[in-house]
Amino acid sequence: MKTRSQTAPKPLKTVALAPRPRPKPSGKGDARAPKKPPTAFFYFMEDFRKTYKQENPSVKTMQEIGKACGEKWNTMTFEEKVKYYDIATEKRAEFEKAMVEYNKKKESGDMSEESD
DNA sequence: CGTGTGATTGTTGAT
DNA sequence: ATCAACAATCACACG
Repeated sequence: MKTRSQTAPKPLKTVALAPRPRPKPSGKGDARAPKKPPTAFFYFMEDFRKTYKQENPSVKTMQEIGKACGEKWNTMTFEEKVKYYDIATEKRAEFEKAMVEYNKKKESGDMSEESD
């Protein structure tokens, strides 16, 4: 039963192909657009973050924790990660559903209608 | 007082 | 099929 097989871990290039113009979070954006659910990595981070703080109360910035998370994540085995993948999978399903309603709402005529 | 920045990987939408 | 940007977290610095 190889469920979905783990597929060989291929290094995504995703190199710096383009600049990252980040819009300001404070500004309003498409509130109607469903936000992307946190990935398994983030769920792992929730647990890792607490543990890391306990063993490293001196570290506060997520920058260092993030690095530690990534490093640990790479050392984790699929079985250990699958646990978090499972959680993320459920969220993805919900997100996908939200996307359907989002598209539906868009057709509703909410896209051209600029209330306000 | 308010917000952007810093790093991590995964996921998804668009072309 | 491949690219590109965004998802959360927390403390700090600047105007």
